[in-house]
Amino acid sequence: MELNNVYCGDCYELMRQLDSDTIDAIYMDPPFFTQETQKLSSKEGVEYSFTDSWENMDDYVAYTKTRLQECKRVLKRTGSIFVHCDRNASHYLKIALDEIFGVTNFQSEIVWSYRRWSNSKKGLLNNHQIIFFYSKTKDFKFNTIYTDYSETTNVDQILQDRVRDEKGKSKYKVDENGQVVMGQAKKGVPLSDVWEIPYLNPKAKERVGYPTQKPIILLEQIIKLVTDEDDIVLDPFMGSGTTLVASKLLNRKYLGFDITNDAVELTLERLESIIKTDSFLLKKGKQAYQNLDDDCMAIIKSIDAVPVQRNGGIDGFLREHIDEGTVAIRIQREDENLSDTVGKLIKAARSKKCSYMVVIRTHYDFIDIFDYNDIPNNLLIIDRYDLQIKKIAEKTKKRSRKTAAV
Amino acid sequence: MELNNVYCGDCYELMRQLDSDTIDAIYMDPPFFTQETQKLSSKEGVEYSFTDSWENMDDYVAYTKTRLQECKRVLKRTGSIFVHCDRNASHYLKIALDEIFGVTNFQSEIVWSYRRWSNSKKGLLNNHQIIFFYSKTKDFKFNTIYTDYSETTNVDQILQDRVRDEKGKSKYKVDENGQVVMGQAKKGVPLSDVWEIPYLNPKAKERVGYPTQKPIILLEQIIKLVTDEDDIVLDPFMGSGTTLVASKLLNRKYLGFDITNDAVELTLERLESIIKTDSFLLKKGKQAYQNLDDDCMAIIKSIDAVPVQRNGGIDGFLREHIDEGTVAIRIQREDENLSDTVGKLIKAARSKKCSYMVVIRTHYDFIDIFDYNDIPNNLLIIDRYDLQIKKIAEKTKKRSRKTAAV
DNA sequence: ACCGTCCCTGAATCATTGG
DNA sequence: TCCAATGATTCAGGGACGG
Repeated sequence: MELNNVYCGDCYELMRQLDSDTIDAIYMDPPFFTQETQKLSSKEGVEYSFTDSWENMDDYVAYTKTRLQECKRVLKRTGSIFVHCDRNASHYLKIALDEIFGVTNFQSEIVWSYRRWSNSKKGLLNNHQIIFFYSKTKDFKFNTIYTDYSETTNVDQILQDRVRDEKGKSKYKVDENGQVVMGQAKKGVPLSDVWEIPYLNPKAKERVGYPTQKPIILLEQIIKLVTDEDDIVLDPFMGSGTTLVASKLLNRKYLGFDITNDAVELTLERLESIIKTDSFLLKKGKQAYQNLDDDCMAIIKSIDAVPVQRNGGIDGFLREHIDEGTVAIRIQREDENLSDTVGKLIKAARSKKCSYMVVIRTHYDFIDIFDYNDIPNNLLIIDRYDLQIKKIAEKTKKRSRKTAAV
Repeated sequence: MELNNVYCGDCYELMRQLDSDTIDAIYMDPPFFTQETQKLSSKEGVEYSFTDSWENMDDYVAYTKTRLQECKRVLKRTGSIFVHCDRNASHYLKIALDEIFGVTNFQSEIVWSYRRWSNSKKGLLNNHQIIFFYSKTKDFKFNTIYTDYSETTNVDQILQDRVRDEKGKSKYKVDENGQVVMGQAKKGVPLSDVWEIPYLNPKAKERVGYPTQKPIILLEQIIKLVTDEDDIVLDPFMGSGTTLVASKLLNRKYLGFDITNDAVELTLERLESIIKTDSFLLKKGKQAYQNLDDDCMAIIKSIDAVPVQRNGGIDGFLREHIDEGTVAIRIQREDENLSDTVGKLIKAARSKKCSYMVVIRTHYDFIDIFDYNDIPNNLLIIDRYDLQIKKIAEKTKKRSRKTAAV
């Protein structure tokens, strides 16, 4: 079996063909326990029925359990599994999971919460789903993701060191002069087990029409948590293939199974179309793209510019024109030296008839071969804030020396 | 047994003394399944141990199940039960609940989510608890609680009436003149099954020293959902008596049981003098604490800084220290001139012992009285990108003139 | 391996200060 | 005296450490 590919068949049979201890992460979204025959119709009107009408819960649990056992076998010692549960069967599945992976390897019950259309149901709106997170061993791979501090947290709490006095009371630490002591740099609050992620990604052309399709960011978060680049992600119940798409976007290796041919074809199409959408993806690998995309977006938004998604040279336009002329923006990519960035922007801006161009420099090239005399009048190069900030240390030292000399 | 009273004893024995079909709502927070003896000490140093050390899960489930059966018996036909679950036993309890109350009477899996102190745990922070909501029959009493619309919902969606056209498409209703018809005032979005309620804070006056004490508002919400005034609420595992306090506050009748005498005494005391902390956070919302608007936040994020909400001078600090020193950031506000901004930052940074300061200037003052000689060595002023960009027009003109002159 | 103890943490409150 | 700003404290979960 090949990595970065998709296979049609019962995931039990397919997993049996895999070697033990080879997979880094598994996301599993087993078919729901409905005592009806599931009929789905694809866009083209093809109708097919699942073989997922179980006689009773025991059959369903047995079916899933067999496959979970294979999941455990193929997982690496440092691997993890995420099981997305149907609310009618989650408790039975959790018991199976406890048996197979062990209670001590139960890591989290993740709550995926979202807002959705309300209905007239008597009772509470059903706005969450549960994902169980188990590791194979206690030495599982885990990358902490940090989030913002709460609004109620003040600077002192974040910055200051604390100690306990002889009575065990916690106090801010002070030095011999009675001055408070500042602690280490803080990164933020570790991610909690409640994830608020919109059900439908609003801007997403992401939707392909599969009923249980998950948002890509949900899968991205899972994959980021327990894998690094080039690690292998398996989805034994692939469906529309969101797991694989996310894996690919994050530059992980992937493997997907599904019993229906429609799912396999759909996934292949989706995976293919990502490649088509952005050649940069394919060339550079996803991690670079992903981070830069977020960073670029943050910068673009911070200057009130309109982001442009599908242009190799221009990242956005200023909302306001200058002297009635359009201002095109490009942010220097990780793998670009300044000449590349400037060249791309000039080329794109020329064909789009932009009056002004702005490059945001994100790093200094190791060898700076850029000829500053080449800059046209209507092009401005700005250092990203952090580049400017890094100079502050030097500036301070220089000034101090000067002062000392005087 | 008297209403609005509290009894000491095993709730199984006590419930058996109650008539069938008499209780409107039950909140049950059974002792957790920990295979240790639970020792608790109240504020006054009274120490007592629970009898909740079960040999195994089966014993625990059997114990709880017996009591759940009695709960069902005493509930009215229109009654409901809320079971607050230990995360290690919730799946076993849910199976018991399904058996006793029936799958069709399972209403909701309520997620109580909150933020709390973090720890150094490898894995996700544990920031939610599960409460199962079952009704005795399908004719359960239910009062819909309405919440605010999501920020993304527009006014039209809320106010305008909608109809379906001949093709079944949903449209805004129009009158004979083609004017849109405004509908009834909508009440809001029905409450979802994910409840964000602050965890009972360590400093809250509401605290009585009971380790598992729940916030009163959590219980109030439950009670409001399924009872009206003068209905009867029962809590068979009363603990510190929060359920009864909430019932009393909402003019419901109540009945509480606990096996320990301490709990009974504590509850009686609490009922005498009810202290309810008005959560400022809940009442005023997060906005009340927020200094940073979206624009500032975007800038802070774009430089990989940690945002700080509760400080008048500092908006954030760099995640990475420079020369082991903290770098404080402030973004100039619309209504501030540069002197104000710099002054506020310097003052705050001094008291917080920050090594470096960065001001992001967002506009030029109409009258610039700022003395640039006042800038300390460790302070850097950076123009926001758009300010730098605006200079491009001038620059271009100047250069053009120069070129022309040559 | 198994205790007990200590340490670190950040949310949300209470407490204090300053105008 | 009041209110806003912000300083300071407590709690419990889990890791680390020591015996």
